[in-house]
Amino acid sequence: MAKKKQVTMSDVAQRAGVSRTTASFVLNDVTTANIPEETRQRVLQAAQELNYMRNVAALTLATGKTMLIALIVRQTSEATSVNIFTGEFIRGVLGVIEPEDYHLVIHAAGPNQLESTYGKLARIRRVDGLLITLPLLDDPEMIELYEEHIPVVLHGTLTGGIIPSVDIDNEQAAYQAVRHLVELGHRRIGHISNAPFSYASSSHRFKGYRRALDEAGIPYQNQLVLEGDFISASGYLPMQKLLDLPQPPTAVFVSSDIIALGAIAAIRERGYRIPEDISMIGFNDYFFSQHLNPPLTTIRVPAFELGRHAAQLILDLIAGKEQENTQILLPTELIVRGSAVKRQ
Amino acid sequence: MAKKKQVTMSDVAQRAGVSRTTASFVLNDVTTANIPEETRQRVLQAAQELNYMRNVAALTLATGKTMLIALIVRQTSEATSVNIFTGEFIRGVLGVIEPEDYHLVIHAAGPNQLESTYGKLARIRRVDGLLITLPLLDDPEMIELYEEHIPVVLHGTLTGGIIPSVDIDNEQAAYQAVRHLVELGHRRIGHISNAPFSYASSSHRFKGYRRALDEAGIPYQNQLVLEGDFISASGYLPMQKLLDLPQPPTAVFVSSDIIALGAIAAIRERGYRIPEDISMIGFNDYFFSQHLNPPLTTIRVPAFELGRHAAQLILDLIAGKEQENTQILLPTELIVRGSAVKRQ
DNA sequence: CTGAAAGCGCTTACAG
DNA sequence: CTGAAAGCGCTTACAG
Repeated sequence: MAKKKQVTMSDVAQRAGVSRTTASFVLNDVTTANIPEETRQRVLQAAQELNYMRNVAALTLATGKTMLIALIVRQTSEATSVNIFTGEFIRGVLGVIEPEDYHLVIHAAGPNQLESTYGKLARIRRVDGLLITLPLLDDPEMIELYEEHIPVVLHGTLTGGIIPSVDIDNEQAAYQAVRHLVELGHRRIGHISNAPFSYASSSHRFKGYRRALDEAGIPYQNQLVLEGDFISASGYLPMQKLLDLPQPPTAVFVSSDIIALGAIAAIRERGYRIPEDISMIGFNDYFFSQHLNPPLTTIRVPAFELGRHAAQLILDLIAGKEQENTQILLPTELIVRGSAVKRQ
Repeated sequence: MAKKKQVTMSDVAQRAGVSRTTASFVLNDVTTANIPEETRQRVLQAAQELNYMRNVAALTLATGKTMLIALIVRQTSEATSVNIFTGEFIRGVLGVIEPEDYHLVIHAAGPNQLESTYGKLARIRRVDGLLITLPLLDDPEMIELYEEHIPVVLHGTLTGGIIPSVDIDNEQAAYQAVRHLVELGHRRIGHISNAPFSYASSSHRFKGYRRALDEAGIPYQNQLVLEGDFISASGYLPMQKLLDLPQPPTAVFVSSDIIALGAIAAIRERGYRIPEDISMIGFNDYFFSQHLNPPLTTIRVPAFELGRHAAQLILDLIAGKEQENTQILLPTELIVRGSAVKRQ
C-alpha cells in the first residue's frame, strides 16, 4: 500500500519562494490579500508543476467544511420504481455540485423511521448539506437538523413549507392530464392515485383531478376515485373495482406509470381494450411507458432538472446566500401517445 | 449558522479522568493497549453521556483513512436502464459498508473517457477504495489507480482479469436461457445482444448461446445473430431483420429486457404474436418485465447481491486481507413466464 | 497500563 | 503585501 507521498501546500510555497500563508491565499483566491499578479502566477505555476491537490481532510479540520453533500433516499417497498427517478435526479445534482468541488454521499434510509438515522451521517460525517428525497410527512429527524441550522433541501412538498424544497407542480400536472381527457370528450373519468392520499403528492394530484372536473362542470363521484400504493400490483384491484361499476368510466387517470401497469393488466383480463374501450393517462413517463401497447399517454416529470435545482438551492443555502424563493415548483409536460383517445 | 460546539475526544477524556491517548485507545478498541475493563467502561460511559461523535476529518488527517468508498458509474446513453440496476447495486453496497462506518460517494463518469476524471476524485477526496461499474474495455485511468495500489473493484469482467471484480456468469446465464428454448422444442433460435460484441457481457452471452446450440447439435447460423446497443430502439431493426429471413426463427433470445421492448414492438407491428408465433426470452428481469403482455420469461440478475459482494471485496482489500478469489462470479436464475412456450 | 508530545495539512487572525 | 504561529481533532510512537 505504498502510496506516493503527498504534495502539500508547503511544497508549493517552497517552490514558489513564498510562505504557506501566501500560497494558501492565492490557491484560495482570497482577493482581500491583494497578492500581486506576479506572485500569484508563481504560486499557481508551482502548484501545477507539482500537480498539487489540496487535502480535503485538512481543509475540513481547519474550516469545518467537508465539501460533501448527502443524499438521503427513503426507500419504499418498490425500490426499483424509485431508482429510475433517483438516477436522473442524481445526475442533475452531480452536474451542479461537482464543478464546485462538492461530492455526493448517498445514504438509504429505510422506510420506517426507527431503523436508520441519517442524523448520524450528518453529524459524524459533518456533511455541509442534506438533500432528502421522499420525506416522510412527519420526520422528527429532519426537523431537528433544520433547527440545528444544517442546510436541508427536500424533494417533495411538506405541508407547512418552512423547509426549502423542490418539487413538481403536482396539482397542475394532474389538471393537465384530466383536462386532456375532458377535451377528448370523456365525462366519466376514473382516478387511481400513486400513493395513499396522506402523501402530499397524491393529494395534490387529486386536487388537480377535481379542478379539471369542476372546470368542465362534471360532478365529482367518489366511487370513481381509488387509492394506489406505489407498486404495480396496487393498480390491479382498484381498476377491477372501476370496471365493476354499473357505469364504468370511459377513461382513467392513473397517477403513476408503475401502477398503470397493474391497471392495464386488470383491463386486459376483463377483455377490454385500451384505448378503444378505456382511455388511460399515466404519470412519470418512465422509459418503458412509450414501449407499452399502446404507448402510454402520460405526464413527464423533469427528474434531472429537479436534481439541478435542488443542488443549486443547497449550494446557495450553504453559502449563506439570501433566498427569495426556497419552495421551487417545476412544471411538467403532457406527453400525448396512444393510450388516450376521443371518447367513442 | 451557529452550529453546536463539537464534543471532542478531549472532553471525553477529561470527563472520564484519563488522557486523550487512553480515550483514543478505548474508543478505537486498541487491544494491545490492554486497558483495564474499569477504565474502559468509564471512557465509554463518558462518551455516551456526552454523545461523542468522532470527527472523521481529524481521523483522516491523522491516519490517511477517509472511510469513504467511491462508486463510479459510467453512464451510457440510456441512463435509465442503468439506474434500475445501479439502484439495487447501491443498496447492496450500503448494506455492507455502512455498518463498518464507511460512506459511499457517487460519481458519474461520462461515457467518453476524455471528459470526466475519477482519478481526481480518488486523489483529491482520497477515498479508501473505488467501485467501478460498467468499466470500459480499456480504461487507462483505472489501470493507473490500480497500479498506485488504490483498492479497486469493478462490476463487470475485463479480459486479463488482474483487477478484482464481481459479475454474473454471463455465459452460463445465456446458456440457461437458450437451453430452455431448446427444451421447448425450438431449433431455429435467434439472438439479439444487449450491446456490441466488443463488450465482455455481450460476447460472453453469445458464447453461452452457442454452447447451448452446440450441445443440442443445432448448427450455428450467423444470420440469426444480431447486435443490440443498450437502448430499446436498438432491438427494433434487428428483430425486423430476423422476421424478414426466408425462415424466421421460432424463438429469440434477446439478452436485455430493455432491448426486448423494441423487439416486441417489431414483432407486433408485423402482426406476429408472442408466444404463439415467436417465443422470447429476455435478460435482467427488470420490474416491468413481469407486467408485459405476455409476461416476459427472462434471466434474473442479482444486482443487490452483486453490490454486497463488491462491497465486501473492497473492504477486504482496504483492510489488506489476503484474497483467495478476487474474481467473483454470481449465478443467475431463469424466470419462466409466458413469453416462451413449446414450439407449435 | 497511561500520559506528554509530535505530527497530519490546512486556514486565518495578527503583526509587521 | 507577506510571514510566523496557533489551532482544527485526532493518532501513535515513545517514555515511564
